[in-house]
Amino acid sequence: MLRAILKVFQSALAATGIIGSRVRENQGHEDRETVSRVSLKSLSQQLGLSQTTVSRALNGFPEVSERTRERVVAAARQMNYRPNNSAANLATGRTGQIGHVIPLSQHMMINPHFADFLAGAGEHYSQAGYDALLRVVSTQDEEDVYRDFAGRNRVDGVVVHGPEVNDARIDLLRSLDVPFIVHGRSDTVDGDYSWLDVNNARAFRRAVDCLVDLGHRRIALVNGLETMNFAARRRAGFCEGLEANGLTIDATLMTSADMNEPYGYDATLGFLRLRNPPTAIIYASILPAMGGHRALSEAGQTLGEDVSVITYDDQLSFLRPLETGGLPLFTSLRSSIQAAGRRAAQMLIEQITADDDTPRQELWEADLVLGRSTRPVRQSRAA
Amino acid sequence: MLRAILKVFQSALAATGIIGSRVRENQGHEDRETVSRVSLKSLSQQLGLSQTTVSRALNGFPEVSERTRERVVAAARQMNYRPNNSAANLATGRTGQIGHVIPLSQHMMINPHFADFLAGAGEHYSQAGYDALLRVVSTQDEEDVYRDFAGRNRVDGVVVHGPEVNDARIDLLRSLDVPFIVHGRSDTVDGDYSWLDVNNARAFRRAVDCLVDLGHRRIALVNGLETMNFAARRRAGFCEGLEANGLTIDATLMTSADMNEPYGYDATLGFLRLRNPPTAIIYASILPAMGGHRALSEAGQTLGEDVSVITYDDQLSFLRPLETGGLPLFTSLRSSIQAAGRRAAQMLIEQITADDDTPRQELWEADLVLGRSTRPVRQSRAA
DNA sequence: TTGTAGGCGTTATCAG
DNA sequence: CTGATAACGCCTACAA
Repeated sequence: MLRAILKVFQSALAATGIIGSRVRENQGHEDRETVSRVSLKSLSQQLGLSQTTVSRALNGFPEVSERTRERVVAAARQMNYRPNNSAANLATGRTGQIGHVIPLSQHMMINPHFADFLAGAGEHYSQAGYDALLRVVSTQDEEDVYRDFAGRNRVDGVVVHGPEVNDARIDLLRSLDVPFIVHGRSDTVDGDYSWLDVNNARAFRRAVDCLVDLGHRRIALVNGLETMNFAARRRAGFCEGLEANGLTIDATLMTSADMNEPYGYDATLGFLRLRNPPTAIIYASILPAMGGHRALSEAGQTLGEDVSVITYDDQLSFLRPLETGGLPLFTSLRSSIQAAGRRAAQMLIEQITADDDTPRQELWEADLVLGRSTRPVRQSRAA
Repeated sequence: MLRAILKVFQSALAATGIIGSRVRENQGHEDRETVSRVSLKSLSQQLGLSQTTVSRALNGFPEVSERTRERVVAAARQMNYRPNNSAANLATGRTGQIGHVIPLSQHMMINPHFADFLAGAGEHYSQAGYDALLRVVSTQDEEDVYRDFAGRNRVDGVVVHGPEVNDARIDLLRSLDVPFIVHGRSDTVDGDYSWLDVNNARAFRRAVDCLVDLGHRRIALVNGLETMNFAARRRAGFCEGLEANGLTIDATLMTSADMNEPYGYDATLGFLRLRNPPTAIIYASILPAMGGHRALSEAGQTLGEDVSVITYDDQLSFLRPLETGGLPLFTSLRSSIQAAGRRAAQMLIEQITADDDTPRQELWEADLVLGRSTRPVRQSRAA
C-alpha cells in the first residue's frame, strides 16, 4: 500500500501556561468557552459556601434551601463547573461505566451485529448517565479482562456477548461479584443469572413448519457457529421441526460457520451442486442470506421461484429495509438486535442501581414476516 | 500456602479497618477466585514496606532494589493486587480512556464502517493500556459531550468521526484543550490539527480514468452524503476526472445519500430507468455497491458485462473477501478502515504521551484492485 | 534504597 | 440548613 506521509508542521505555541493555574481569571464573565478545570473548592470559595453545601446543592439533596440551591446552580453553570469523574468515583465507588469485551478472532460474531447491539445499549446508557467501556482483546485473554475490570474497579457492570453452549465467563463473573447481563444464554451453566435472549429454537422450528406447509421437503440450514449457544439452539429447533414433520435429518444440508456474506455465498453454491439440491434454505442471518441471494442469481436461479428462502433477520440498521417493489426481499424471522441492546442495558442498570442480586431474564419471540422469497415448491422438484 | 497468607492478610485488614473486607473464606481450594479488593496500603503492610516503595516497585522505578521488587511483585500477584483506577486517575490526571462519540441519527455513517474502525483502534488501545469510552447521543448533543468529557476529565483524548466539510467540533476541541485526532479532514477549518485520511479525490479521479480507458463515457456516481468531507472530496475527484477526459458533468448521474445497501439498490434502479442510462457506475462504499449488484441482477443485467462497476471498498471485515470464482467480485479502490483505526489510535496515543501539540497528519492512497465488474464498454452502448 | 507527608477532587459522617 | 473533617486509594516531592 502506498502511503504518503504529509509534512508535519510545527505550530506556534501560544505560551499560555495553562497547566499551572488551572482556573481562569474570568473577570468579564463572558460566555467564552473556558478550559474549565473548576473544582468544587474554587466554586465554593467563589460562593462563600462550604464544599459540602455546594456538593449537596448540586446533587439534589433535600436539606439545602431553595435559595441557596439556585445560587449554587447558577454559579456552577456560569463557571462551567463539572465534577471530576475520578474523584467522584473514588468517593462513591461507582464509575458510571459498563464494560464490553470484544474478542478479536476469526469467529467474532460482533461485526456488525455487535455494533447494532451497542448502538441500542448506548442509547440507554447515555439516558441513564452511563458510558460504554470497550476493550478489544484476543479471545483467550477475555477472562483476564474481567478480572482487570473488577479488580481495578473500572466498571459498574458488564455485558457478556456471544455466549457459548458452556460459557466459563458466567461463573467467573459471578465469583468476581460484578453485576452482568448475558446477551443470549449458556445452556449448560447454572441458570441463575441475568439474560436477554430470543427464542431461537422456536423461531427455527417455525421456519421449518412454514416451508413444509409450502410443500418443501428438502430444506437446508446455513447456521452460525454451533459452539455458540444461539446457533446450537437454532439447529435444535430446525431438527425438531424436520422430525415433527416426518422428514429425515440430512447432514449434507446443514452447515455451520461464522455468519458473513461470503460464507452464505459458498454454502449456497455447495447446496446447488448436490445431486439432489434442497428446494428451500434457511439462513441464520441476513448476511449469509445476502450471499445466498448472490449465489442464486449467478447460478441463474430466482429467489422464491426456484429456491425458497427464509432468513433470520436482526434488522441491522444499514440493511433496513431490504425490499423489492415494496415487499420485503426475504421472508424472515425478525427481532431487532438494537432493541435487544437497549433493553439489556436497561435491565443491567436497573440491577446495578437496585443493588439486588435477583436475576433479570427475558425471552423474546421473533416475528415471522412474509416476503418474496417463499413460494410453494415447484411440482417438478418436490421430493 | 495461599490460604495462610490470606488469613494473615485478613487480620491485617481488620486492624486497618479496610472497608468491606471482601476477601473470601477460602476453605480448602487454593486456586479459587477471590473478589480481591486489595489496596496498596494492605499490600504494603503485608510486606512490611511503605506504600511508596511498593508503588515504585510495581511501576518499575529504577531506584528499587531487585530483591525488593521481586518480593513485591510476587506478593502483588499472589494477593491479586490491582491498582484502583479512579485513585490512580485522580493522582495522575490520566484516565487511560479515549472518547468516541457516536451520533445517533439518520445519516450516521458509523454502521458498520464505524465498527470496523473501532475494532482496529481498540486493538491498539489494549496494547497501549487504554480503553475506548463510547457515548451514543443525538447529533445536536455531540458538542456537549465533548465539554463533558473535558470538564469531568473522563478521557485523555478523543477521536472525531465523520467530519463535515466545515466541522465545528475541531475548533471546540482545540478550545477545550483535549488531544484529538480526526478520522478524515474538514476542509474549511484551519488545518492545524491531527488527522488521518485517505486521498479520496485522487481515488475517485482514478476510478473515472480507469473507466474512460475502457471506453465508458456515461459514468454515474453513487456518493455518500455530501455534507461529509470525504463525500465532497470524492465528488470533486469524480468531476475532475470527467472534465479532464472531456466529459460533461451530468447531475442526473450523481446521487448523494447515506451509504447503505437499499440506497445503492434504489439509486441503481433509478439510473437504469433513464432514457440514456450510464454504462458504468462508481459506488462510494461496498454497501450501496451490493445494492447495485442486486438491482442489476433483478433487472436482468450482468455486472461487468452490461454495466461496469467500481466501488470504494473499506474492506469491511464481514464482507471480505467478496469474490466469485476466486476473482474479486468488484473492481475496487481499497483502503482498510480497520487499519486506519489502528493507525489513528497509535497517532493519538503518541501525541498524548509525548505531550506535545505538534499535529500528526497522514494521507493514505487507496489501492486500485481489478475484479470482474469492469470491462470495455459494449459497442452498441458507447455514446 | 526506603520512608514521610501531602495532595488529587469528591462524597459522607457527624456536629452545630 | 450549613460546615468542618475524614475518608477514598494512589502518586510523588522531599527527607532520611
